[in-house]
Amino acid sequence: MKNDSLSQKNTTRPTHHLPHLTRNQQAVLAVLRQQSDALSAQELYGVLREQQAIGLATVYRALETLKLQGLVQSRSGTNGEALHSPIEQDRHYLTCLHCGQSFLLDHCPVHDLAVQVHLSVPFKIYYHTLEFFGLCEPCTHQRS
Amino acid sequence: MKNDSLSQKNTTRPTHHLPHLTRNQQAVLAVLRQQSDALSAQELYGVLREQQAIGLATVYRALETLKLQGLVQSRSGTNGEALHSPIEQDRHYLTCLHCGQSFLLDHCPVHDLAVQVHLSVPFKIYYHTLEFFGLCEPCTHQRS
DNA sequence: GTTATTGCAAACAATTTGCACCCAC
DNA sequence: GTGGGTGCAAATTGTTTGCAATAAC
Repeated sequence: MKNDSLSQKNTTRPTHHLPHLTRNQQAVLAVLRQQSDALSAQELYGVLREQQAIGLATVYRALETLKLQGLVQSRSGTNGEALHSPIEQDRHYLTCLHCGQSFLLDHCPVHDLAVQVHLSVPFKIYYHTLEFFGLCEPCTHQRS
Repeated sequence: MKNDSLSQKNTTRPTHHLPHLTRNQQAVLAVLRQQSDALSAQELYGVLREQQAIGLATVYRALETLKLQGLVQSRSGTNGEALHSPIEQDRHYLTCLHCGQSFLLDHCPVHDLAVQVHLSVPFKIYYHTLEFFGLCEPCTHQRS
């Protein structure tokens, strides 16, 4: 989804980004923050509609907005769907290629290294994703 | 880019079973290896069918097998489709949240760090994914 | 009043699956 | 001959989009 709106100009100047989240967007963010684990959009939708009336499309659109604001990050689960979590959780996982189970890393290696990212281009980093793949203990043995 | 074959990679190759790849699986892997960039399954399919007769489903199935073997890794592109690349390419990207463009990192930070991943569980790591998200230079200015 | 957001449902697109055929061993 | 791999097409499913109603400012 490329953005070719170069000709479009905003009359209002957003010199400092104030998120300005709508109620629904805030609700989405709130649910993500109170969850201990990453949620798929559909799961999120399920939780939200217990609290209020909301449409699935709105959830997706809210997630898109939140990602653009750098407030939410996503990783893709083994089954193809995207899993979303608030970025302040610098969480990373080890995922087993065999059984698909994920194990939470108790420490983020990248966080340490003061982000010495050598860039060929200027870039403002909001957050990062990091995931390790391999085999968990049980699966190393009973390999099909 | 330089070849640092002296330093040991933190990524472990699968030591169990021989790959035993079928012709098609090998073809898929070969194409991925000769590509400079990650490919979606559909792109892969397009390239492959120029060389030989193959079905789309086979491409997907081959990718699944190769991932299970620890030979191929996938990241999800901004538009939702999965992008696949051979794991020996320790490539990582910066992706702009605004325009969706990806920039190749010229160096893997995780690769350096002797990867003392403190695990709460025993786990055999094959490879990792790492991706940074934020705003590219142009998009930092024309922020919506 | 003007503009952005929402909800619904239809539309999309990537991926998966059922099943018959075929190849490798 | 048996079992797995393959291809095709249909079926699934996560996600996006068009548009009218609605809420925000």
